[in-house]
Amino acid sequence: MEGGFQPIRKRRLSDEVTLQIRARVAAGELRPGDKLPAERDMADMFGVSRGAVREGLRALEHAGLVELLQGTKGGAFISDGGNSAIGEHFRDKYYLGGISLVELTEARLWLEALVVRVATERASEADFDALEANVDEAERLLKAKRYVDKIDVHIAFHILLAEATGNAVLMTLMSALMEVMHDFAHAAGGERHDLTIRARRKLLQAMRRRDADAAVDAMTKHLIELQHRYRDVVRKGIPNDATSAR
Amino acid sequence: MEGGFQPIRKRRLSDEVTLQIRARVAAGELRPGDKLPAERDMADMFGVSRGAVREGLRALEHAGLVELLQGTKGGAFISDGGNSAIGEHFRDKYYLGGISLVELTEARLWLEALVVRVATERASEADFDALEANVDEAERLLKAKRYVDKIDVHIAFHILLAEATGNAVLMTLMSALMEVMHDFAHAAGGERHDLTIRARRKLLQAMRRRDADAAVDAMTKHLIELQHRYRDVVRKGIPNDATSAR
DNA sequence: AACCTCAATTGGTCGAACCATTAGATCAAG
DNA sequence: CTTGATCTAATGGTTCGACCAATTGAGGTT
Repeated sequence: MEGGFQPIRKRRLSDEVTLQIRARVAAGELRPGDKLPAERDMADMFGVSRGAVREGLRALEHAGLVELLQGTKGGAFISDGGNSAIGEHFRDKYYLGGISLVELTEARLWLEALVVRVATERASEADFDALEANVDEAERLLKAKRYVDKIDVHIAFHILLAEATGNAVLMTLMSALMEVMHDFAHAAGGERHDLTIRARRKLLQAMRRRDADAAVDAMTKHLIELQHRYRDVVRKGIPNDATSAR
Repeated sequence: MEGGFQPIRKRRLSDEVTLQIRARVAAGELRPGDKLPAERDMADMFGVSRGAVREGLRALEHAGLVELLQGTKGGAFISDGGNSAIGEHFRDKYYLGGISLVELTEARLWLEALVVRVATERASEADFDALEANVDEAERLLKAKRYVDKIDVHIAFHILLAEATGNAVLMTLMSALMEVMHDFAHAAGGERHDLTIRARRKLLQAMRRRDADAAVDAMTKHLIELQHRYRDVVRKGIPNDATSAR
């Protein structure tokens, strides 16, 4: 039943370290850019070994909360928390079999439609300029036959779109999904046609007209095409980029 | 310009460890439940110190990829990757000031609407039963004046809803957002009225009719009310639960 | 059968030493 | 005066070896 016991949680020392630092951050005492004491000093202050402090710091580093720099004037600095941690998580889950490709693409489609809808409502001139510039860049790379480089520019487009919504949560989510898609896109290889570019010009036109339905439609159609490509890629072998990329 | 140099990435030994293990997972050689060799053995195999291996394992543990158990028959086991890592990330970002409460609630509203829409389409009888049971449980707790316990049941409702979509990505995202909301909900305290419960009965009715618009409407209205509560709470002081909960 | 005890295994912690990297100071050469 | 080499101190990165703590299971005791 409900009113039960709590599972006993024993904390490791390093977890205690992360908790205390997180608490300082949550309390507003530590702000991005601030520097933490040296590992050796913190070990003294906490009354634990340096190794324990290190493990705690490394955990925070992986979480994107601190950045560890070497050398004099180095140390642990509070960062603004990057987005890569979440992407990594999804990637792991995919490879673990916890989520399937269809779920991933399905969710992406929904999320992307949402982003387009909101962005169409809110995008500023500056946002449009950035998006336009991105497509131009992609076109330039296509003409230069730099197909692989083009992939990353195309991915950046989606991030820019999310930024145009002005909502940091959406940006984070989109960044995470794009990180996973990055694997598939590179496995599929750079496209040698301009379908994507044309689809985006059309999308931008609709957005400029503030025609959300048309914009969502353009994006959706294009994504569905892409998904067929990815599906074929996966059939031929699950991409395994874990060793190289980062 | 584009054709630039790559920033030199130097890897720490522990990162090398995580990479190799992740690669094994990505290649399908390691499946959830599998056990990794003992730290001491891995240290020998990798040719590094045990400390380096430990740091790598701890990183994977925090990412939810492995679970570390003590004692004989203990060791590092591949897990299915929990959802808490992402939630933690959002929480950090919030406290770091990277995302605001309005962005959070706004994104939640969008996501929740999406979930309701999809769930209305796809929910099975079993899903409805689970949702119904959840609301019953909440009502029981309300009558027993166990307001704090009720909070968690209410939160679980949203997770159940996401599960009804059958999409693991949505479940993960919702779990993450709920983890953040958990802080606010507990800071606001358990409600002593049955508005939430009534709203949910109404929502479930609409879903059973497969009336997505009505369902979304019910959910949205209720959430907006809640948001006003949270906003007031935050005005009185940012909740800082980092020290206690986990 | 129930319980205790002990040993083996494995993660958790410690401490001291040393290596590697970096920023800045100092100095030398041009 | 600029450029570059060299040294120095600070700090993270790594190693080793030891010991502690938790868990399991075997074996013995009651």
